[in-house]
Amino acid sequence: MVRRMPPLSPSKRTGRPRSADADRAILAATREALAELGWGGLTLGDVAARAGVAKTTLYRRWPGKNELVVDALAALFEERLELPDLGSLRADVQGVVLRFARLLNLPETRTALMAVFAEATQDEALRQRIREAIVERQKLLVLTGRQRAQKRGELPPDDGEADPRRDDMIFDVVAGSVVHRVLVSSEPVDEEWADRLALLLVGGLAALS
Amino acid sequence: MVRRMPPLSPSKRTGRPRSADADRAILAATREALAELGWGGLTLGDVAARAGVAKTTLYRRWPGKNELVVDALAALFEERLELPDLGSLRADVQGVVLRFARLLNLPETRTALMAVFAEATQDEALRQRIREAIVERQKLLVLTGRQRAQKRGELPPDDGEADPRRDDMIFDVVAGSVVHRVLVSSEPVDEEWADRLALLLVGGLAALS
Amino acid sequence: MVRRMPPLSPSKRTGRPRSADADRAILAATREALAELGWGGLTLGDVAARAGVAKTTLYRRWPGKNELVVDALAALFEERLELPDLGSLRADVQGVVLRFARLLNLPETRTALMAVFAEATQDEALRQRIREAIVERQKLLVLTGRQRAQKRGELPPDDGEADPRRDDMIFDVVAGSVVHRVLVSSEPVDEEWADRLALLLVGGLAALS
Amino acid sequence: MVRRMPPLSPSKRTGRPRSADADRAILAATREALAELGWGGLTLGDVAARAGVAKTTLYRRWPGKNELVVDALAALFEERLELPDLGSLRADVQGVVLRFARLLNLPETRTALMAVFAEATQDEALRQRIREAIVERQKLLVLTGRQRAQKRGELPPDDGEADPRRDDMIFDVVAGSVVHRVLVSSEPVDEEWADRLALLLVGGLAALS
DNA sequence: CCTTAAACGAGACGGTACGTCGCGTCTTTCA
DNA sequence: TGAAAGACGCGACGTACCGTCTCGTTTAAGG
Repeated sequence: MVRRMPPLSPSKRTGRPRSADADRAILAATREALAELGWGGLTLGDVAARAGVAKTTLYRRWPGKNELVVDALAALFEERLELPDLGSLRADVQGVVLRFARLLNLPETRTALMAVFAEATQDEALRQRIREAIVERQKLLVLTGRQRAQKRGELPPDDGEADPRRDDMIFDVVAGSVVHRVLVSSEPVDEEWADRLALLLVGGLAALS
Repeated sequence: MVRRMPPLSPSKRTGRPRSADADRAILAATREALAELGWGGLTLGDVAARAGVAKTTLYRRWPGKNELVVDALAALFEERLELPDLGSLRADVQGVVLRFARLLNLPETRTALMAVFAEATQDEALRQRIREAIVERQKLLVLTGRQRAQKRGELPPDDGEADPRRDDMIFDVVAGSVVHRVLVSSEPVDEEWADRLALLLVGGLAALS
Repeated sequence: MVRRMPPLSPSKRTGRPRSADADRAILAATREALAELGWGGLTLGDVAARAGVAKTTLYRRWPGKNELVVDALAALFEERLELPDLGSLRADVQGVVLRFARLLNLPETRTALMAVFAEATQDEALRQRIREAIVERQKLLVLTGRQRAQKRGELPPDDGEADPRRDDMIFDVVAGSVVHRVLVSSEPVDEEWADRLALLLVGGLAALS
Repeated sequence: MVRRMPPLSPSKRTGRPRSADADRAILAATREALAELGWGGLTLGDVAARAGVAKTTLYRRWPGKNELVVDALAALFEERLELPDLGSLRADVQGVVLRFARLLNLPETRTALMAVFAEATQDEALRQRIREAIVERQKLLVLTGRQRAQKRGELPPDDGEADPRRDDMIFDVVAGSVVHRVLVSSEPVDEEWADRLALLLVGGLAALS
């Protein structure tokens, strides 16, 4: 979860504390409104109303729509992305691709993820926030998967140190391909497609070494 | 170029004809404003002002911001994407990746492409327009590149008919990876990265057959 | 009537002209809302709604609540204040006092006049606007009444030129007394009170000469 | 001084007593803020901050802005209005007019007095409060001045009982004229103007009898 | 001296109105 | 009759104060 606006003085102990219920209600309302109205239709006033909260309360915690949505998405990525060991690199890749595609097919994700990426191209702070809340979490999966494959002997062990360039590229390829398939081409990501992508990657990785 | 709004009566010939200058000025102004202000800051009123044109004139030709921007981008994709024969599949892939990345790094593209994709997730007509104006053009490159490689003998010839699933996947992987690298990870796409992606793909393609 | 915000370029002839209906509807709605809710309860959003007009239309014509209300009051002063010749100075004074008191007892005037005076103490432009729209109109009555009394021989003719100091003082005394009686003391201004004030003034004027 | 909100249980003796310093600090801060920002710009939050006091403390003592300001003004009227015997009715009137005008020219009074009058037209309780805190104090001056003049023989003695109608009218005329001169006409009240007003009144009073 | 209960500072809270901005439509005049 | 100019209805924006509400802390009086 990304850090939101702190009470102005970082850790003062005085005054009425912020309501944790409000936080939860706002994020839930955000996801609900996203699913219902899409990014373009989402209104901070509406979110506040759904959450049973005043607009000011919302603005006290998040500087704007972008940051709020990033945090709302972050919660989803937090609970939905994991990488069970499926026995082989190919199966692991297929698994994560399917999981990620399923996440992208939620109505709140479909409409919002591209939108915050788009906003982020003009806003470094937002980019940073996305990186922390979403991207790094996904990258971790690549790292885990690669190490697991090395332990299994499917990939050669690192001599000395791991090559971050390789992990980064794999990450861009996996995430980018799935996002593009789902949100641009709007074609389904089924088991077969996921498996063929896994095959392509495993084959390509061999060529890379 | 995507079809814009036709003059209401398709074949009436009377009255003052629409100015073609206005069209060009509007699209140029759109690109300029995109580069300067980004998608979020782009205003149709501002575009009209830059183009020296009344807002009405603009709305007579395009239904809204989304469609206008798609057309403005389409022109860029039209003139910037081509695939010279570089002698090998790997070089061809590297070439198209570099070209595409360069296109994505234009300020008007950076900010606008993701945004229209995002809008399109909620708007089938827009999705169709994007497909015609942008996506199909890119897909053609994959087709061309694959056929060239088959002619060279780098890939096995199709028995009977081509497999569109394979072309589609390659397209999603190439386009998705580059977009993600440039716009999400915001890391540079240099010759080395492009070559390594090409290597991965060529290696993977072998495994796929 | 006070001049409102002019279309930015003073006398351009182009574009859709401002609706005169809107002007009338807005001023009427303002008076209605004032009477119903009082100055403090009056909301520009509410006025716009009553007038069947968008808030922006209202702000295009008046810079704010103060100026709008001054104009709305000005219309009342325009139509309600006149000075019929009642035959003697004393009767004329009594007449104008009664008329003025009746005007101040309208619910829209009661609540609004003091409020704009109060606002004006901090805002020279507003003060100027009030002077033009309201005060000068009242001062004119003093001038007329004095000249009439001189013609009748009730007051000595001016030797050479009129003394503006005398007119100004009479004006402050009449207007101030009535306003104070009605709005501060909140006692009624009936024929008897008005006559006694007239008597006081006529007697005092003799002493002043 | 008007009574403010009492501690809820009227005669309980337990608990921490209210700080008298806070009272003084709040009223002083109110006057300061009034002088600086005017009625419209005065904010209870700002007053509390200037007084070094929490908003709650302020609301515990006064129900709102109106009442607070009335009390703040009342203190001024208490200390500033007195009527030294200047030897004649005319001089006494001139004296009180000058004193009153000087009071109205204080920045805190200029802006606030009209404003609370305006608020009071819609709020009987506030009107009552103003009467007690401000108006009655001024009326007393009229009473004193009249009695003094009667003692001197400048005015005929009351046969039996005093006529309150006469005192009330004089009060409305004096207070109203000065307020109007200073706050509406925004012309100076100098010795000459004050003397001419006194002359007018003394002359008029003779006519009234 | 120690309890106890109210006052206190701080600041979050639900509201309401603000004045602005951009949208997409409309009504003018001009060429 | 198309185009410029700009007013219009609409709806969201982000801000400012309002008056209320929790908190934890302080402070006098009374047991």
